[in-house]
Amino acid sequence: MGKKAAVTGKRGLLEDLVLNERAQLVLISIIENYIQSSEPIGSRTLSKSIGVTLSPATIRNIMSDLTELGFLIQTHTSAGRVPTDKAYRFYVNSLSTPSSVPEQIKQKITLVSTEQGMQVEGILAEAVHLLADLTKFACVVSTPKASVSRLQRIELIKISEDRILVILVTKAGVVRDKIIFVKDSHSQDFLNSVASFLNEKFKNHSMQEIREKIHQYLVDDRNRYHDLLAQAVRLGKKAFELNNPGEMLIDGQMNLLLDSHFHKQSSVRSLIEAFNQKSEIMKILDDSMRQKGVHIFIGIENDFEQLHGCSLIMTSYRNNQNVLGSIGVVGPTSMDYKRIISIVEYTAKILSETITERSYD
Amino acid sequence: MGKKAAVTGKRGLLEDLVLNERAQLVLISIIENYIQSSEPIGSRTLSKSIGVTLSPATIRNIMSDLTELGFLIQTHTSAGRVPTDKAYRFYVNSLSTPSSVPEQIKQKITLVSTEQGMQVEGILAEAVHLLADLTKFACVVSTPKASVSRLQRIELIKISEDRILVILVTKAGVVRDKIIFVKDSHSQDFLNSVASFLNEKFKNHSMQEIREKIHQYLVDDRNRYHDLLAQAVRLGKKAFELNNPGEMLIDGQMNLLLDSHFHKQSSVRSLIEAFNQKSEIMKILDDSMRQKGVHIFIGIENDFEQLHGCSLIMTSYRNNQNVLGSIGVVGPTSMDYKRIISIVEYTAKILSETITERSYD
DNA sequence: TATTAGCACTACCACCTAATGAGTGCTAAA
DNA sequence: TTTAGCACTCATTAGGTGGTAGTGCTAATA
Repeated sequence: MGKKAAVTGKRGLLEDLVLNERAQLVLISIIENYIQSSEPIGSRTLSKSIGVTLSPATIRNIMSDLTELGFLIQTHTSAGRVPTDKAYRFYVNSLSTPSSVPEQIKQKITLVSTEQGMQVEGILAEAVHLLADLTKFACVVSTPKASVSRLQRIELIKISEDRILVILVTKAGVVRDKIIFVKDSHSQDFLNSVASFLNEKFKNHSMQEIREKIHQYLVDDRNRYHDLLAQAVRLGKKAFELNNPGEMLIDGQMNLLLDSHFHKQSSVRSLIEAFNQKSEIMKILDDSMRQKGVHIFIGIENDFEQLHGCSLIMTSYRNNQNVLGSIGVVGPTSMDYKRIISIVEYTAKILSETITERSYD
Repeated sequence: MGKKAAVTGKRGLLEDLVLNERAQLVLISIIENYIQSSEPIGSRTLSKSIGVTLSPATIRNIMSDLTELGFLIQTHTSAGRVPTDKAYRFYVNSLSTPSSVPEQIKQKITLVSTEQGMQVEGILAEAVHLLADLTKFACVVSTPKASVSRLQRIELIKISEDRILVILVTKAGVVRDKIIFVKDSHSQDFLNSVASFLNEKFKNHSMQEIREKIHQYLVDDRNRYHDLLAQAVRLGKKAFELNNPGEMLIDGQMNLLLDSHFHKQSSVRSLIEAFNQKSEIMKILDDSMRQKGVHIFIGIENDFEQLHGCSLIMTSYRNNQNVLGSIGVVGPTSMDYKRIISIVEYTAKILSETITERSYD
């Protein structure tokens, strides 16, 4: 053991137990100080601000060990210490009880649901704007995935000889419209029959399922159906074809650029690139849809290189039945995790409630 | 005359004629140099780069007069001159023949229209993204105004006992959907009758007109109609009620923050505020819909204080029949007006063509 | 009379230097 | 095991320097 005696606990096997209580206290104290001040923390400063009485020298010893273990770094020899990604990960893991959202902020968040006529997209836009305003970071939200949405109603409307307007209403209350082009003209009556066939057959099924079933129809019984049915299936195929790749709303990107942590030219540039390349961020949002609870990516923990200087706090939102999409913030690794996590969580909760009210289940 | 003899022409009455030919040449030369280099222009530098042979001393005299007339300023005593808003206004006015867009850029812009299934909103998003990419500034586009859009088709779909989905298809090919809440339940058959009544009555009319007519019905003949008609008018009123305040897409905001002209903390902050407060930008877009051609606001010429450090280049886009909305860029006052104006103009032209193709006239 | 050369002056900039101070690591004493 | 003391490091700041790009003014010139 030797050197690390100062910080190593007896049962030093699990990652988080490598540090004894005092070392943990010091580390957490450094992190919280740094989150507040954004300036390297020195032993003297810390010995004053920390609760327990510990001389600067002792703290220096502990700090030295923490540095060796990779929790802290020094920007240069005579500077104070700055937490590493590893430190933030430790810190976040140690936050067992989620802190509650201040009443004042809760009130602001509740506002989302006021206007009655607002559509799901509008609600999402409001939520993400609110989040950006409260956190002062960049915030993203993904619109409900077409593939998991379940069908409430489909409608086919002839709008010209070769164009049919398809309206899909999902259980979540999302309305999607698209125009499909056809070679032969169909009467509106015919389209109505097709629509009611599709409605009857596929109501409550997810788009994914529907696509698969239609595919089956086409493969299994290529020539068996009479005309109407064959046409219905053919139109259905076009109507349910996935063509919107899933969208995403971003707000408050510019907040990041005011943040001192991103003032270096290089990191600004990579941030801009990151937000121009939405697909990568979309992936991260998708991933955090699949699991419950809040997802936290610290520094290089996310797979998107341009965002390695950031931390992401993501969580999903849902209605009664399904997880629909996810929402979260992108900020500096030194963000106030306690506060941000609770705000994201609460916002997602209110968002879910608001959307559930508008759902058809 | 005295002092200004060096620059004043004989017929010095009209604003632009205050400057004699040589002074104009010097001024324009300074402006174009500054647009390129973003650095204050000195007399020596200019005497080299300018076409005519003029000694630095002579140029100094002219510059001195131009400064006195408010076309130039000095950041400090021993620095070169920088053009003022007034100078840019003069410069822009002097650009009589719009410069043509390089073939290479034309090709990029033509790409907008490729994908067939794309909706109007998607086309707008692509156009504004493209514009941001080409200009490296922030770009905005307003979505087609509901009030000027003319009706192609309305559809009413019952989706639950108290909710009706309204689909409006406009001549411009824009599909708007909204949900209205009703007290009494209606059958789908009934809704179909109402819809076909509304279609027959109001096809080809602008939303604005339709709202007015419905209002008339309600006022004039409050009790004269039989049940269906009365209901139709009541539902129609709700359906055509203006509730989306007109949207706007922004792209490339972050480009501005890379621009050296906005590197001062203060101006970054005011830019961020500007883009958070979309309504003000919307006003400017609306204004430039009402007039033909390209609109240029230099520096404080726009009414929105947070954008007084910027210049705006705006123009409208349209389909066969109507002006639909406007598109433009927001950049530093020292932007390359020639280039940007032509790009905005050309993009709007292509955008108009693309949207016209999808219209129903 | 309009232009230009010459000159003194100004202010930024890049560079250096020295002083300051916050921080460290190490060692020896408590 | 903790702490006091000390030598050391290095970023930051302030002051000073020379160089440079610009100016305005004046007097000479075409």
